[in-house]
Amino acid sequence: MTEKRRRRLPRQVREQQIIDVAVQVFSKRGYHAASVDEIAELAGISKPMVYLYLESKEGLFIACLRREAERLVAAFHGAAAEGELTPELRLRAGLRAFFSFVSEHRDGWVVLHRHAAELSAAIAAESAQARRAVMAEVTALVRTGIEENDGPARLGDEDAEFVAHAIVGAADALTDWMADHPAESPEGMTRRLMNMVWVGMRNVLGGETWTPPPPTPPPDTSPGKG
Amino acid sequence: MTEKRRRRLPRQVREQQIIDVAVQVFSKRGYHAASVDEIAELAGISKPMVYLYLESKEGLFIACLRREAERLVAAFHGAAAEGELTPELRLRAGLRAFFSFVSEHRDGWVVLHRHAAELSAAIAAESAQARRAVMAEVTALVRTGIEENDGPARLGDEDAEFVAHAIVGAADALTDWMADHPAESPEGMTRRLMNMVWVGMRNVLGGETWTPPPPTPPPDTSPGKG
Amino acid sequence: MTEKRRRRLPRQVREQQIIDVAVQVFSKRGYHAASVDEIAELAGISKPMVYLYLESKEGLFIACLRREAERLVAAFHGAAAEGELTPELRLRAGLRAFFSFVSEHRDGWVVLHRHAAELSAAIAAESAQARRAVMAEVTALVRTGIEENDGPARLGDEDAEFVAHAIVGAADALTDWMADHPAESPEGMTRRLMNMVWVGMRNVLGGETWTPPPPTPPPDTSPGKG
Amino acid sequence: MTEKRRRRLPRQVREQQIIDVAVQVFSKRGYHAASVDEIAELAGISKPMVYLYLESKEGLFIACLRREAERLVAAFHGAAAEGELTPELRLRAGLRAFFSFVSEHRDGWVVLHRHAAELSAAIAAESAQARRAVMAEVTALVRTGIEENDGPARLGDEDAEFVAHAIVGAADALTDWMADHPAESPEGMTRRLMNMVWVGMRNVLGGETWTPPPPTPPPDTSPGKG
DNA sequence: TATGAATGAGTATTCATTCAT
DNA sequence: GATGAATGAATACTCATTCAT
Repeated sequence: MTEKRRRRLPRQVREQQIIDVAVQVFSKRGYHAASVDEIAELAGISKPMVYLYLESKEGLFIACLRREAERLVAAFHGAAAEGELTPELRLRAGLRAFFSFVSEHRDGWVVLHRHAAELSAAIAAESAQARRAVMAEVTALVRTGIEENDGPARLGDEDAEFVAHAIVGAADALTDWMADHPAESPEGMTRRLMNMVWVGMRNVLGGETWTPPPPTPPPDTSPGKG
Repeated sequence: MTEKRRRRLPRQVREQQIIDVAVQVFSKRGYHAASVDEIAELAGISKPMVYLYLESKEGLFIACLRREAERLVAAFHGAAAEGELTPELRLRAGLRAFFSFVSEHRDGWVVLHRHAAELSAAIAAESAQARRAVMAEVTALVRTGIEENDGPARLGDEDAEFVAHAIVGAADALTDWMADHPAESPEGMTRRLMNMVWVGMRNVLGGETWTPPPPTPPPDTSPGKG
Repeated sequence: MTEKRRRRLPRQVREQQIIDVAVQVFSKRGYHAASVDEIAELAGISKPMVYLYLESKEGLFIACLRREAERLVAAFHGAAAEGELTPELRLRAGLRAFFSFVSEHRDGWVVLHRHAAELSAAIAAESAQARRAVMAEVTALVRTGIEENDGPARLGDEDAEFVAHAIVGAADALTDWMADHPAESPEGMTRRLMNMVWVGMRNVLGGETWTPPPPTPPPDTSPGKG
Repeated sequence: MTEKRRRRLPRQVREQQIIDVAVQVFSKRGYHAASVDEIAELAGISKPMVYLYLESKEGLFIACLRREAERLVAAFHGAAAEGELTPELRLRAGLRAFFSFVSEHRDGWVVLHRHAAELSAAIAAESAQARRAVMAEVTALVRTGIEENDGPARLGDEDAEFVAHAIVGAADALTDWMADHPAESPEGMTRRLMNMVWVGMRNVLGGETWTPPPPTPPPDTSPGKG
């Protein structure tokens, strides 16, 4: 469908085309090494169009961040809306959505945000906000998971956020592992990570000086974790 | 200690001075936004000296990565060498070392490597290698932890690496959380993270289609997951 | 009067609207810093219309120069046509017209022409011609003034032009002074300037080596101070 | 002396070379049309040197304004320092200095400042300050001229400034006339302008509603203008 | 050992101008 | 009559890197 090149297209369409290309280029090269020239050329248009629609290189990057964040959050909501009942299944669905998204849009989320740190205040702010939005989703899943099992507020907000950070960070890093193990499916990733964190999640107790029980409860009796 | 400035110093000393400054500047600004000019000025020498000693900007960055990685690995070894007995305590000591190191050298590890992704092949390689070194330390701790508890080889190398990635990723991300909670000590961070992952670590079973037990085994009966 | 915006208007009206806006924008920003975009937007039309009617940015600027020059010359003529009798009164009326015009259209004359210097040959030519037109008016007033008082041709064309340049230059510069003294009226400006130049005007003798008389004839005693 | 090109020169020298060229280019092309590329090339160096020494195009232009203003003010002082006795001779010397300077550095003063109007705030400020410095010189000359003849303070500060603006404006504009009459010497210009303004200068009376005496007082009687 | 002087190569950004509708 | 879409060409500015001393 790449007709004679450079058809006149309505603004919205062109804007999306540009952002599509920009996400790829920014991800491959990094913010600074990416040149607007290259983005424009790959998008099949001239540089002034990029500036007309996206204002600046920074604006373009922010648009990328924003759109990918929206997509990821949408994926989360889609997963949650599937009517899962138990908290565990909801968290599982969320993680599965994350790994699925990432395995298809690795550029869009992990890479983009790894770069965002070193950039302008505006970009850092946008990235932080996007991460907070995702983190909030995870925190919510985590909190309901904990509460439903242990009664309300056994773990405070701080604890839930700690867990959410840990899970999101683990998932982020596991995208690297996943890249080295192409056979692994998002479902497999999800299962493994769930296995690893679900049992221990609610052991995270903030201020209290809590020493863990004998690390592996003798598998037969298991009087609970106290 | 502010000598007359620019004393003639032996090469090694100068080199360390330069790297010290470079780590700070790279961390604050990012690789591209950092200018050799600034680094040279802060180091109190002229640009040609930087090039004489470190060859290029890339070489300088690699030197930074290498030195910080060495320091972190040393911290790990130092912790492990303290003669801990049980695997849990060894992993705990390692994590504590990590969080201690990071809380004092945040620039040196997390930030540097977050930037490394977008850079040249040489840098990416160095960064990957450094991460692998650290990951290997953690993997070793994880594997002994698992083995000692569950018998040898219950979890394969792949599983141990999965766990290591998850833990390192979680720890990385938790440095952000720690930055928002200045009151939290490395010990606190370690305890929380250990609580969270230690119990579940060995639930990570790669290929097997394993479905977790009822998420929270009714604390009294719990016939184990078998 | 805010019609539905962008009514279809006959060419002449649109053209005047555009020029009105352009004079303001060119004056505020200068030729280069003014953008056709801004002018079009302020005029409430699209850029292609500007090009359809005025050909180019240069053409637009020239149109501005031309119209403002016509207005100023018209003001001169209007003043002269009021049937003043003596040459002094005619010059006075001309200057008053100038200052009045300027105090209301400062943008239109002084500013536009100060910018014209740095621009294209075509613009410089148009500006020079406009200035010559005004200069001719003043020269004429000056010459009749001189002749009537001192007999014909005591001062040649050259001298009259000299005086005209001096007067127009003084008047131009005095617009700055006027801007700093908002209380001053065009009439006041005119009176002051006339007082200053009228007496000396005909002392301007070109080639002759003429030494002024004792500058101020000792009014009577004047022990002076030096 | 244009040796093998691009000798290593100390900063100060290079800086002056750059400014020399910049004055010419800015004057010929105007601020916006002048390109830093052209200036660098004509100065026989590369662009980065321009930026290293002068910071920015704006900074370069300001440096030009400043240096030319200093030169002109110096010319004024030189003229005044020649030990002229009477106020008239001092004003005459000042104007002669001005016309001499301009006939040799036309670019430096008149043209530069005509452009300055449309430029950035910083430039406008620098230009205004330079003009004020020159204006202050002229105002001082004017005031002593007036005072000496008519007793102290017959004309207030405002009046003296009015006269100074008029004279400087006239002189500015007369540079155009002078450009059209190459035979005219600075001395001739000075004589003509002095003849024209010296007699009338002190007729400038601000607030009073003063109607001029019979325009040309019969040169013999005229016991002063009352 | 140490540096001031110098630059080649590259990048973001802007603008006057035109085409297709 | 009127415009949204599109661009070629130019320009200010930066930076890693190297000489000459």
